[in-house]
Amino acid sequence: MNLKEFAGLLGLSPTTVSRALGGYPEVREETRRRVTEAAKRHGYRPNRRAAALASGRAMAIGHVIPTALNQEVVNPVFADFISGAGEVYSSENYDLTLSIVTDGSEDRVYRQMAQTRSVDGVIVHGPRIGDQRIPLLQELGLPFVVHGRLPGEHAPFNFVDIDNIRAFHKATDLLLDLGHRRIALLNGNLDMDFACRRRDGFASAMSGRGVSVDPDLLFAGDMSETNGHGAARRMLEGPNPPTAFLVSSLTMAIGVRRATHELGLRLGQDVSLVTHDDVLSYLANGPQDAPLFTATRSSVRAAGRRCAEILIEQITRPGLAPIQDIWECELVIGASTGPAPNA
Amino acid sequence: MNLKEFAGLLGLSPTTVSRALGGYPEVREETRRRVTEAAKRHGYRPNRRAAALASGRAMAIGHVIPTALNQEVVNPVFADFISGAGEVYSSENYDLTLSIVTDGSEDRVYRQMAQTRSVDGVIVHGPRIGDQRIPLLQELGLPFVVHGRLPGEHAPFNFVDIDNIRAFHKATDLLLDLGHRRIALLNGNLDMDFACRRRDGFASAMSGRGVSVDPDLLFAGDMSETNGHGAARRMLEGPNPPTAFLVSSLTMAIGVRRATHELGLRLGQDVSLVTHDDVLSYLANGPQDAPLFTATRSSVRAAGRRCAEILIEQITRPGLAPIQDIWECELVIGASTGPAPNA
DNA sequence: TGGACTTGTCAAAGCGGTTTGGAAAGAGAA
DNA sequence: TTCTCTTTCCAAACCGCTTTGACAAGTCCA
Repeated sequence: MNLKEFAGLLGLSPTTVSRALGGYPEVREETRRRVTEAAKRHGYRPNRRAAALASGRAMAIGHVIPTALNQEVVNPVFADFISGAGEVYSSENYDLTLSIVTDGSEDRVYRQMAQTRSVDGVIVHGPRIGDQRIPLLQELGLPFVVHGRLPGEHAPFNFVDIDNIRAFHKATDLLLDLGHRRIALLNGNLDMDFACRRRDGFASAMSGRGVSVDPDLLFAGDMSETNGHGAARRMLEGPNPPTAFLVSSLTMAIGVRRATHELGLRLGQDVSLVTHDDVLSYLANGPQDAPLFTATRSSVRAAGRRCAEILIEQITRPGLAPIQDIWECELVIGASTGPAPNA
Repeated sequence: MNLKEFAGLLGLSPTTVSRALGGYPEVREETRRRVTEAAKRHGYRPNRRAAALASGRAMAIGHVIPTALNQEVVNPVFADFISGAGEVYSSENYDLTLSIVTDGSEDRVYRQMAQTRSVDGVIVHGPRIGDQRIPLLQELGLPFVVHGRLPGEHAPFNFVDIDNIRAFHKATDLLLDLGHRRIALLNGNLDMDFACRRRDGFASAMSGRGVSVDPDLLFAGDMSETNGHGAARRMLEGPNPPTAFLVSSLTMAIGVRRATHELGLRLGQDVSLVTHDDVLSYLANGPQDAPLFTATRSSVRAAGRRCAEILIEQITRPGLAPIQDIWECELVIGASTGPAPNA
């Protein structure tokens, strides 16, 4: 059923029907009621593509997920983020188009999106230091929201991020307060902005107490279980092992736990661990009331929701000043931290 | 730049340009070359929506992800699956539109997709026993491929699935061969087809050796770390603990591992464990050469790729017989299995 | 040389909406 | 009564592409 047929059914012109459905003021209230009701009864819905073509609004948001060519790690955080965003989209009647793109060819995708106006805006995932995508999107004039941000505080674009510096500063303080001095940092790749900030938060907390950072206790790389395990194992078996770990993801923390178990060490007693927890739906940090790991916590699903809201806001009201949300992480105390062994 | 302008630039009619770009045979090879080259140089790309509208093909595939209303667990498998499918889509020039839908309101989404023809086909994720989506899609005449399948072998629809029965039969046999008799099964929710099949494979292997299944050693539920831990812990502390676990996901297996460690048991010695491994990119089963867990293995990313291929095949060649792929799982021996303690 | 076939190109009619620029009808004012 | 506004609706022009049917030019064969 198309508009013309449906309008014929009602004895109205397509124009009037379109306006009634679109909420325009030029139709009588009674007419509108008649139209919307008939639409429901006959199951009429305007064709998305036709509407998009005619109006210029795509009613769609693009998510571009970069994936490394070599060993494609899809950021697991992504599933939760997108499900948060998806809630907003469906309630606002936007579609979500997803592109999986191998690193580097993102340009092409963005350009195409902008050119064919196939989306009204995009979400930028996993921003990297010196990320080319952001200037590109600005140049293209395509509204966007970044999940995360870039170094240098005040670039004028929308983003939602957590206060990584503060979170890791607080986490480090916690460990320092417990008497730990040899603290290892297992971080994400340092070409990611969040990893740099976490490192900075860690470093400033350490130097704030006059404790030096041992470069041997720093790891930066893919935040996989295997890497967490490998790094922890190496450090713990080294000549001067850490008494505590500060870890950037729960997955990695699980690897650390494996390493400590293999070496007969007990978490929270022999070795302490604080991790960041994205509150992924399928990888809970233990039961609600008794967190497994002490953790800095912020829901990535909530971030997804917020990003979506901001983007739609920016799309519907062009010219709005950039919205920059920086969220505080909660610090939850779990079973993985305790006083330093020889404190 | 639109088609008319671009065609004007070349001194050709829009028709010819469209045909040249579309690969139709009615244009001279030289003309086609001239057109494609100019398109590249000027960065001309046909507007997707306009093309879709005119041709009736949406050039888009829909993925509908159900998410439970209560505590929305987004299947973590999904990220990898979709990245596999995404590869195919981008190489075949299809878009991927994603809908996150709360359980139950899927009908509406599918109907809308069919009605507005906003996608050419859909992928069905996480089929449940008696899933209403499949008859609905058949009724709507929308091409679809199911990742997984339904009970009752030969329903005529496309699917890609692993041979769950065989995989878990083999895994059980392995444990039985090692002398285990008290084997626990930690499974997914039994309203999922794959969980039933795995249970059947397990049960038939057990009864094939005359070993009875203890209902106290059966768990079925969300395949989370927490559930794996809880179930294992409960069973291991019970009066008649299992000597081996057969587990439906790596995440859950990690929970089991935690439980065994807490109780001072060593995996592969005091307790054995075989898990299914979806080869998720961010949750590797240890290093390549030394798997952590003994596992039945099948890449969900590969499944995503294959589903996408099949769907596109069905879309471009309507009337094709249903394609039903059933994949054999590999059984990889890791460090988590060993002879039964008192064997 | 002329008719039948190809081949390469084009004009124009959609696809299913939105939106602009009226027009008819009714209300109020002069 | 006539004129000017509103209000409510409509006809028609797009949006940018695909595709059908027609046509000119070229090829082949009789």
